[in-house]
Amino acid sequence: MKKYELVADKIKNYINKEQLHHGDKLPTITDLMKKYQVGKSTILQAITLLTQRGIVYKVQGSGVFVRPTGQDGYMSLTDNAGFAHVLKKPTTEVIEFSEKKAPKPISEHLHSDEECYFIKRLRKQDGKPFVLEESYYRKSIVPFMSKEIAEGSIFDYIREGLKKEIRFSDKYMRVRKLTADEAKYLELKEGDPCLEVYDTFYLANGTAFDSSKLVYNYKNSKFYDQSSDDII
Amino acid sequence: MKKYELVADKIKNYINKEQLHHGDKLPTITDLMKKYQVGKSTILQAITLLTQRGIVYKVQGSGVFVRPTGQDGYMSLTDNAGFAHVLKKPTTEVIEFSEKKAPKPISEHLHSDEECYFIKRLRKQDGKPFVLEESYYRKSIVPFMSKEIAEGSIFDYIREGLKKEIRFSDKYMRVRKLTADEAKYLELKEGDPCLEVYDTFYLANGTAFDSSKLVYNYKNSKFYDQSSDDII
DNA sequence: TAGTGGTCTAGACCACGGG
DNA sequence: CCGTGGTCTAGACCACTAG
Repeated sequence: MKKYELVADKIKNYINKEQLHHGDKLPTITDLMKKYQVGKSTILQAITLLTQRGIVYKVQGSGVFVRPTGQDGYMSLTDNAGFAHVLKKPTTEVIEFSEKKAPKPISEHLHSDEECYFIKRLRKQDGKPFVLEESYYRKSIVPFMSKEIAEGSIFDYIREGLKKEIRFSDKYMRVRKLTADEAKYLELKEGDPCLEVYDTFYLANGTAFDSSKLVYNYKNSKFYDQSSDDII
Repeated sequence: MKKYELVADKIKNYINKEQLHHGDKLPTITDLMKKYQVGKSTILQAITLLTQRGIVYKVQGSGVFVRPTGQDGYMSLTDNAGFAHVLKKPTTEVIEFSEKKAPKPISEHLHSDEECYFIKRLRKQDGKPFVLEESYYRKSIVPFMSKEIAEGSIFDYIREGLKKEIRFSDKYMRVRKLTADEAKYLELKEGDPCLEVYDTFYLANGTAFDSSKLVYNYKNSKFYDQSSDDII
């Protein structure tokens, strides 16, 4: 673990321990340097991390302050971790597990038309379906996959099992009406609203390994994003 | 303008001029240092900016590469600039311009129940309505506002007219059905899908100055987000 | 005007990728 | 093994905030 990640964790713990809330001030950069015995840029990197995660904001000439905390039950749209860290363990029902080439819109997002694992899953929270997923994983990059893995967290498997680092993603979203087939899975009616997301994930070396179509149940899913214009 | 912003612009221009596309490699950090006559951390800051904007990605031990470019016609969900930079000039119809206190959900987002400018607007692109906005601006922070300003870009006015820097935002989103009244404005039918966004904006000093409810027309709006786990 | 964050540099050393 | 990006430091100076 990198030094600035450690320091970021420590600062986060400090915020929790001291019960700091919106607008409360952190110790100065100089104090933090002394406190954690690291250089200025290490502190700055740590604070940048916390800024990117929507936890603090910096005000030049004044200090570093705590941001309002996100509301419960909302999923992050931008985290590459997806909803994994926000929701209680979702359950997963694998509807189809097979191998095939990705069809047109997806293969373009993948920048490849090679053979893929195709996985169709319905994910539930407290027994309520919140998203229907159709995912394609490139076999040249994810060489092994099973129904059992698909019943858990595929991304955890890629990170911890395959030791690959997921680095960035492209998402294209729109709102539309559900088809009859989708509605059946999501326990809604044909024509009800949904959010459709085309989501492509890339490894640290820039190769796309997964592209998915996600259809969210409008009653069982809500989203948040905390953004910040900020650099070290 | 800061040095690293200038360098970021130059690198971006270089990418355009050399017509670099997905996967193409930029010069090495060392080369860029020589080329632009700046230190290493300035180059790193510039590249961090471009990374945050979804333009490039870094691969340790290998190089800096160009990311796939976003598709046309999609609005950024995370930019604090909103759709301003993505769409051709939207036209704006001011439906209501008044002064009042924000009602319950909004006043909590604003962290204040002071008197606000209330502005209800319908924004169109090519004559097609794509979003219905209800915005509250705190009068203590935005001391003057007019119907004429509301017909243009309010954020440009705050930035350039009032010289205030917009720094971060909180967004809470869900999909739902349109009410009859909303449908009338958006030229859709009651019960049609929509994206509802509660959006709160903060200045660089951390004070919330605007909180809005946005209702997007599902036929005339689509969104993208290019995220990246990255630090300098 | 003191204090705080922001920018920038030079340089040492580390960690990873790929031939 | 070499080249590349990544981390970290020490320190100089700038820019902004707030009393």
